[in-house]
Amino acid sequence: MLSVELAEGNVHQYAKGISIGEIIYNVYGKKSGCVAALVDDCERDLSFTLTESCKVEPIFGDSEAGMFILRHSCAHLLAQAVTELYPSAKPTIGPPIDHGFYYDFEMNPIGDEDLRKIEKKMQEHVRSNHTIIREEYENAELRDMFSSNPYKIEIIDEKVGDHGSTVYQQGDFTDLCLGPHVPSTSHLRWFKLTSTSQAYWRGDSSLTSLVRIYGMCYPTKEGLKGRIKQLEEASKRDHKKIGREMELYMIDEQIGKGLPVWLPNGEILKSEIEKYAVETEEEYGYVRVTTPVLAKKELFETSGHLPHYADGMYPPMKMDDGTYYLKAMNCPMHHLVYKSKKRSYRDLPLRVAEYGTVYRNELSGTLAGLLRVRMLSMNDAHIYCTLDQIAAEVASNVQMVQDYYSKFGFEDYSFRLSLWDPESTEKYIDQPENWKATEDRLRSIMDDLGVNYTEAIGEAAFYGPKVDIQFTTALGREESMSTIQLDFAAKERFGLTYMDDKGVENGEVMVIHRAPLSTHERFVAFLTEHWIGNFPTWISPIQVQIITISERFSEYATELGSKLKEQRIRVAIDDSDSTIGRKIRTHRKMRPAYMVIIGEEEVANGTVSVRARNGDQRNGVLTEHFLQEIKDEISSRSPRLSLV
RNA sequence: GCCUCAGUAGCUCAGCUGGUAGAGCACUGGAUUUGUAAUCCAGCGGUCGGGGGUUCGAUUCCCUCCUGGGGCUCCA
Repeated sequence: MLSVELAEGNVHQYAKGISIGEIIYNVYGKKSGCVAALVDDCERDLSFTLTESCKVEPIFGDSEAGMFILRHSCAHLLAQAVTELYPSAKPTIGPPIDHGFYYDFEMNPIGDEDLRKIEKKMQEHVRSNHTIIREEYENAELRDMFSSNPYKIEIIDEKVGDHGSTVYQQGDFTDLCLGPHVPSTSHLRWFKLTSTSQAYWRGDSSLTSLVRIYGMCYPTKEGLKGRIKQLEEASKRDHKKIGREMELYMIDEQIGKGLPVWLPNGEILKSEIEKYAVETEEEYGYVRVTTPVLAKKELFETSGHLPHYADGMYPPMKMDDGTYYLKAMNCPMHHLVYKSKKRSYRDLPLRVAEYGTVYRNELSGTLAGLLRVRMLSMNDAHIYCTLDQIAAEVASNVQMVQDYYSKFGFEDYSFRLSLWDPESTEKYIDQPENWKATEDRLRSIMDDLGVNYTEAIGEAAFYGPKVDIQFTTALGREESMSTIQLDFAAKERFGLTYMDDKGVENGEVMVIHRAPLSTHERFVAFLTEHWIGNFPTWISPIQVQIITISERFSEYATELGSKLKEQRIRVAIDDSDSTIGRKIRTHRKMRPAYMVIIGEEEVANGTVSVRARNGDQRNGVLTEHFLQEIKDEISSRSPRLSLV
């Protein structure tokens, strides 16, 4: 006999050789939704048999760990269907991911119809309820078993030692896998294949191109339906859709991919954001410059862009006095601003800001609305400081980012420390000791600030580590927004120095690149998705939409409009002869902060009726009172509608 | 750049297996003068993304290019 302690702390006695499944079914019932268990904190299949006393804790399908197992098993189910329908397909890897799973196959590209066919086959296997069996094999046996699949052999070479490993079998399908898995395929009922894409073996574009199939999987019908609903809701936030509706920007193929045109409404957003940034940076002690959008090749060779970032730049233009490139970053020119005169320690930190555009040759397939573009409007700046000043400068930039975000109502973001990848030195300036020192410095600054962050290898800029602030878009893609980057290379490359307080020329100038508002394009995209177009009043393209009940009240409406305009409030008037219901319906699309309704009563009493975007309404507001309140709301840059 | 799906009026979409196109909204004109998510009538509007091919005939089938969505890679 052996004693098994269940999670609640009660100990049961069982005969040796009993499986976890038997115990769990006994205690929790067959329909508990249990998919696996922790045996002494180690994940095991339910078929695992016990030989000694231990602690057993069930893993239910609706727990995080359980869903991971479920999704992993669903990936196997997918591979089972694919290999059956396409016998030449070679499965490679198929991990669980958030909301679902994917599996990469070497096979001929497939389309939507295939996806439905595969889905159907998977459903069949769910109904057949194959038992999922775990088996242990020696290394040599595994090689034999997977001899026709070079990918699996590669995995065996790499991960499976002499002790061998396990395979999981369901029906005719067998996959090399450590598990654990759900006990049988009937647990995998609530899945849906979502898309296919190309992926590379080991993520390396020089290796075989594979077909990746994505799916989602949930323990219950409600879970799956909920997720589908959630995705539908999210797509309503899509800035591309709202951007078209609100006439924020356009992209015209005659201009080019990734080159958005800011339409008047979008330009208002952009310039309000810029105005705010100018004020903020004045407070923080920045000076502003403007530099050209292109410069000679030699400058970008000095900066290191051409050796390390050439792929990201537009191709060169040959002129009679040399070869020019469009700038992908402002830094080289700002370094020249720094060097334009002899600098003293009294000048530092020197904070050079620029509002302008840079041009990057992003891969055409990555371009997406305003989220990824080739012309980037930036609220860029470079800070030149001594080593002692770095911590304070990073801190004030983290603070600035947090202040901006709270002003714009962003709450859901995370900090990421982006480090270099010592394995791919060609992407970076190859000075390992400088990388280590600068990364350690940045890490300890972040630790001192008490900001939570994750670390990411291979996400650094070519000249140094950075702090990126990460967001997830409405459609679930993670993107970097703001960035604070340390640059240990510029001082040498450009010979940046200052005269220190001993009268000695000092070359220890650290450059901090920072863009707290991301690019205007990306920022506005996030802002649009976050607010679903219902922007805070101070940036709203239309702050007040005046609507008349009939044309008889046009005069009063025009007067009110003039009063608002005098206060620099953005106002539009609709005194057409349409009905009030229709006007409200029509103007909702443009999402004005407030609609003001003017009719008999208002004219008689010198009042307005104020209707907010959410439908809340306040009637009989004295015009003067309305003016004062909306002025206050705008000047305080409040993220909330205060008038209703 | 690669894989995949798509491309019909300014927008949202319909158009069965080939016989050169429709609706709603928007826009213009008229009627109506309206109290909170669509008043009525009429009109304007499309080389069916571009080019090539198959065919008596192509929006429809094939090829190719362009553009867009999703993904890979890359990145603010």
